[in-house]
Amino acid sequence: MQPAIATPAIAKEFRSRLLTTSLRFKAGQVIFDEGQKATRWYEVVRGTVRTCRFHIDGRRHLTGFYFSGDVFGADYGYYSTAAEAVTDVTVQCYRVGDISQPGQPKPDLSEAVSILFRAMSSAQKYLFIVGHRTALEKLAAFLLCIHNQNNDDPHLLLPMSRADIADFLGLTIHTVSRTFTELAQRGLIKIEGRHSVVITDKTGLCRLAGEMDNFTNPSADGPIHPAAEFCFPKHPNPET
Amino acid sequence: MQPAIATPAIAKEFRSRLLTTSLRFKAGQVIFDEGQKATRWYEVVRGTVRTCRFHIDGRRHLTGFYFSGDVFGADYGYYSTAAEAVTDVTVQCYRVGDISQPGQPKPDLSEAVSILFRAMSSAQKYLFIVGHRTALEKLAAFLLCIHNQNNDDPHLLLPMSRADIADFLGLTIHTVSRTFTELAQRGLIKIEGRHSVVITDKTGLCRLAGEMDNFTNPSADGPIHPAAEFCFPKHPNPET
DNA sequence: CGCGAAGTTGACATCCGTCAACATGCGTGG
DNA sequence: CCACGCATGTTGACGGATGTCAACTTCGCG
Repeated sequence: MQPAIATPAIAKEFRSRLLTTSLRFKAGQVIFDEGQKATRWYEVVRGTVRTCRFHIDGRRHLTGFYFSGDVFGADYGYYSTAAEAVTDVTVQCYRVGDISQPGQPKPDLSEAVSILFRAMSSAQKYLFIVGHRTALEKLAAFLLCIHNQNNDDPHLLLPMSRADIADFLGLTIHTVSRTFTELAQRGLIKIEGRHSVVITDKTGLCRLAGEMDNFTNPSADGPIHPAAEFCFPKHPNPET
Repeated sequence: MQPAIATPAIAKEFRSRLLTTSLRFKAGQVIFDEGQKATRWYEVVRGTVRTCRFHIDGRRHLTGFYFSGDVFGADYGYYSTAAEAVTDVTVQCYRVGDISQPGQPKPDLSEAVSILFRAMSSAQKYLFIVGHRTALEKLAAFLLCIHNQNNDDPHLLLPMSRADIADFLGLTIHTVSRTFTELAQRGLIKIEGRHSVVITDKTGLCRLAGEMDNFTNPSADGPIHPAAEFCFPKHPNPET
């Protein structure tokens, strides 16, 4: 798992330069719908938000959870997912028009770029979680992700339902439930109610999730271009 | 599946305002490593790139494929994945410093924002694919994604290996292989070699993938805030 | 022609989805 | 405060899908 994404200083500094609106939604309310024109993006101030799509057969598929400080709705053109409030939430709403309309006076876009970088990191993180093979691995990675977002507090609050977790991890609520109890039986977590879990063996969870524990590669600190630079193709490859 | 992400006009227009370097890598070469400082981001000019992470047990996990026009490496802080050339590739390399160093003269960041939006859309798309439950659904969604990126040409070039596809979808090469033949037996695709597939029944593939065929929601064209706006919490919820 | 890498296919075991039953928690109303 | 009902969550049995292991085939390259 990559380190928790702290709000970059630059974003705080320039926050006032983008026009924002503060909004509140009650638990379960829709913030925007799939297919709507993506005219705004959002930052969670308080509470939890989920993004989801629906298959034609009615099955739901969640593509992300967003907590305080996270960004969602940064889509190009049309929203590819809907966004719903998991709990009562307060969000800050940024207008896309502020950056894409050539005529308008432009605010400092450093903040926008910074926000989008954070959103990218979040999406990458989720891709890694969902890509795991077994239910144990997926749930372990999921819990570690929440853990990191909560400043490594072993007491986790899981505001979402089992169904939400299942639809996010590509499992059923039954498997999610069974896997929770198995993690508890293995002594990795302690379940303290529907929305509360304590991590009792973080190393064990990391091993299950297959993650290097807080590993970064400080030696390779970004040389100009690690490998060869201008190398000409020797044998043809199938490519576009 | 969301519509293919066309390169926005604004990006083309302002392309020259960001400093870029054009680089080439041979098939298999590493472009950047997981854990390196994320000092650059990249756009594929020609060829195919994959991003990947490794579990502690050595298993590989791909988080994305990037084709001509796609953006990768837009990470905050450190690269959360490595990037490797699937085929011989030409990439354009953007320096992060160009937008985050306050002292420097700032280029027009509209392009950067536009690029990041596209990268976000791509990540969302991949999340949707990997989140499917069965191997058939995953592979169907994957093929449709490639299909859309190729301007809906039914002839698909799959430059990556079966192992790449497996590590991306969270399956094994055996299951991927079996699923390919099953899709062919069902008459949905025609396999024309290791790196070439023809889609013979797009509707059937869409049904498998659970996607609304090119569905957008033009009626709901983004009202200010679909649901209630300022609503105060009635009952306490577990949240951060 | 021969070798190794990549891909395919089959047999079998395991994991997870399905179905069903039950337990728990929560809100409402008595 | 308790009774009730519904939504949510848990657990078990079973079958099907997928990982594992193994054998074979195909392809590309020397």
